Amino acid sequence: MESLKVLVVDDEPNIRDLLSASLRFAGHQVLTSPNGTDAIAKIIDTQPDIVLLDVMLPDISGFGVTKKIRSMGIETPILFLTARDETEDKVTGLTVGGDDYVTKPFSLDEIVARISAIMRRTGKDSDGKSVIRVGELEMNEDAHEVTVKGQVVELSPTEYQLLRYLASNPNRVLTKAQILDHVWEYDFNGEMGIVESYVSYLRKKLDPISSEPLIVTKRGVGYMLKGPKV
Amino acid sequence: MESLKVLVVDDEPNIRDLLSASLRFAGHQVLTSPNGTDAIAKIIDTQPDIVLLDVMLPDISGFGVTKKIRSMGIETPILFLTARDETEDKVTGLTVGGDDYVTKPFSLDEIVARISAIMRRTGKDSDGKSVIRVGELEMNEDAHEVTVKGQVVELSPTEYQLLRYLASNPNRVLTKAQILDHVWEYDFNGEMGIVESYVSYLRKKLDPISSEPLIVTKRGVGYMLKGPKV
DNA sequence: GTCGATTCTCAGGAATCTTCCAGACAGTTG
DNA sequence: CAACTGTCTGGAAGATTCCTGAGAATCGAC
Repeated sequence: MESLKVLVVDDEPNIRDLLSASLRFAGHQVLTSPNGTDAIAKIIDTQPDIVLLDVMLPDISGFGVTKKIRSMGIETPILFLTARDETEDKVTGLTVGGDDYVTKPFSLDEIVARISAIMRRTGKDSDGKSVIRVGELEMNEDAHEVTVKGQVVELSPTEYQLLRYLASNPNRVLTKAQILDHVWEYDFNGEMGIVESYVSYLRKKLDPISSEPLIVTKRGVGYMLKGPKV
Repeated sequence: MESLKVLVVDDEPNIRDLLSASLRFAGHQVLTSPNGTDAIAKIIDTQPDIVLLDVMLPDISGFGVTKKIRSMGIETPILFLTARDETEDKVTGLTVGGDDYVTKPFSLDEIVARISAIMRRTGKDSDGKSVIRVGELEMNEDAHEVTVKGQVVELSPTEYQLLRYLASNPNRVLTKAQILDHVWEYDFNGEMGIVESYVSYLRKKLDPISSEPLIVTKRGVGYMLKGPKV
């Protein structure tokens, strides 16, 4: 994906920093805004490619911001950030067009994936690949479908995210800390043993089909998805 | 790797000196700071390429320092130094972006390797090579994979680190004391006999494959990895 | 509400790694 | 050659890391 101009709107500095660092690392240009009024001004001013918009803002709500800019004919896609208990009906009603939403707390990988999905849908992504392919493994991002040697594998949401992170970095060792930070929600404060559990789950589902073990353990370092030798 | 400006933040003078000496020897420019407040000032002031940041500081924690500078839009990558027991439940949110962490006590070679890895990932390294090649030996740093004549050799973490140190200094005799200082953790207080043991392990794994012995003993001096005649 | 899927924790056991040691071996010197 | 010094390597104890099954807690669909 080419570099995008992303506007992050959230009143909590921690969230802004988290998203900024993560998105900048993903190669995007990032602007931030702490409230609705400022956000509207920045959207008009800088014309970002996408807006990450917290629904709960101190002044104007995220929905208010949306209405305002839409009424001005600005069609910039929006990814809403909502608390888990905020009524989902309200959100779904407003996510028209290319918009989407994620609930807090989210995982960083999830955000990046959603942005890619929106860009793909709105057609603004040039090399928009919706399929990750690593050897016998294939992940269709649009359909959320995973196949090994053409055979469909059913995965739970967490299993899917873990596999996507591994598949996005084939032939590269990822430490359990890295995996935890990318795949799990940012406020997860459990042990790294959970990564071992999920790797175990994935292996149990993938290895019976694949010709050779896909996920290899690098003892003392981390895990790695083995791709074809280049 | 070109010369980097590195800021070392730790309240223990011993650690600061250890890291300073080691990084200076690796060709970097080093600045030090004993606490969080001073660190923030130095980061703003001198804009280092990377920060080695102890998590446990007398005034502001390493996380606090991170938040502060990130909220100012400073994206300098950070390598956190954490005690082994505060690591397990505190890693979440640590390795955002290009960041990484190592546990104390660490080995000096490990630090240097991690810095290279971060620079590679954040793309700020000009000649970013992730492969060390010496004659028939090849070490892929990303995959943590070692091959001799194209054949994969499985190594334990310590074996890998020892070989990397040797391979980073081909055709040059390294004393057992040097090896101990670079490869083993700084609080290791065992005998140098352990180096002999590990050299033996490496030879047992490498020599059956290589055309000629890779590691040669310079009696009374140390060991040397033999590379191709230039 | 009920039921099943999912997430997460925990703990035993297996596999691997680290460290130390001691005896074999090799090179050096007198 | 004999004695000495430094090096090699197998064995074994102990530590560490990883795997996996079992179960509790939670979530979501019906």
